[in-house]
Amino acid sequence: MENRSISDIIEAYLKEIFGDDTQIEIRRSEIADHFNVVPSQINYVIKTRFTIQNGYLVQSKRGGGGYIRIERVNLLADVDVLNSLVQAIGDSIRERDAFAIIETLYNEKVISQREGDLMLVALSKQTLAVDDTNMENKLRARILVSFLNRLRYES
Amino acid sequence: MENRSISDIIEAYLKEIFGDDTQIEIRRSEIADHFNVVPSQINYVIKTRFTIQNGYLVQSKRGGGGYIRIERVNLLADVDVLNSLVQAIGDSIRERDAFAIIETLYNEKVISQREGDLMLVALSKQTLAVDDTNMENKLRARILVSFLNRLRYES
DNA sequence: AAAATAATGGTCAAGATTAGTCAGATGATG
DNA sequence: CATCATCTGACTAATCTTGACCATTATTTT
Repeated sequence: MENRSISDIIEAYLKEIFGDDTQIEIRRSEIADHFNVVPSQINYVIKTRFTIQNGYLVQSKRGGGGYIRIERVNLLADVDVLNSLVQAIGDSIRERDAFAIIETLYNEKVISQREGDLMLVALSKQTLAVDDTNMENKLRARILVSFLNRLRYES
Repeated sequence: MENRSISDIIEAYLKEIFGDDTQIEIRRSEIADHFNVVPSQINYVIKTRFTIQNGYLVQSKRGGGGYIRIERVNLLADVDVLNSLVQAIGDSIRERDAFAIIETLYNEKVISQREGDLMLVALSKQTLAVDDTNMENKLRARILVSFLNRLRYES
């Protein structure tokens, strides 16, 4: 309890707002005013304490009527498989290897066939083909990793 | 999902007018008067919230007896609608417009929430962001069209 | 008819209102 | 005293609101 920074206090305050709800909506400037800090500090708190690793999703809108919405999500249990897959993918992957991973996910019943089909078309050479194969493989890796990360939780 | 801006409120109002009908007809100045805003704000609401990406077609007529007609359509059910959607996508699309399409597909029960979530991450700025925004938008268009075609030939 | 007038909706750009980013300053800790 | 976390503020980006000016269609007048 000692040495609580203002960020810690803001974090606790936001978590208190949740109550039994699964999501809250705040106005950045209001929170900043409330604690007498600059608005960007709220971004800092969110970025360091309301991450997906911590089980939170964040959405926001700028302009008139803007807001920041923080949602608490349920993390799935079997993250070990996903971790090793992400590891294996690295930052570049060929079509055939990506397809193999999708098939594995399907066999492991992590995804349905339809989900797998949709993922396949996004990862296919036909969809991603750019002039540069290296670029294509990197892109494929990013999309695939995004898929896997999305499978980590349910909202 | 509170209605924070007057545009949000007008959007909700218009959607309420629909009821079970598939189309509504409004008089721009009437709506503007009703909410005490300038008439062009109605255009703004329509342009940002009743697009083909959102599953709406809009027609209007100027002059005496003029009107604005908003029609709710199913994106995949009708070949013409799908064509205008693909045309609207073209070879480049921004994240927000792509997201609107996915949400519409979900609302129409063409895809499940999980399928939609997976498609969203593949189309997200975070996943596709390269140094070049132009390239990013083109890539997004290709992936999205691949998704649509996949869904189309399935049904 | 043709022309003028009235009654609509459309476009666009400027200004207002939010939130986001990033680099540097400051503080805390081993 | 080195390093990492925190804090700040200038600059950027997205979204909404408004109003001046434009375009189209219907109606009335000549």
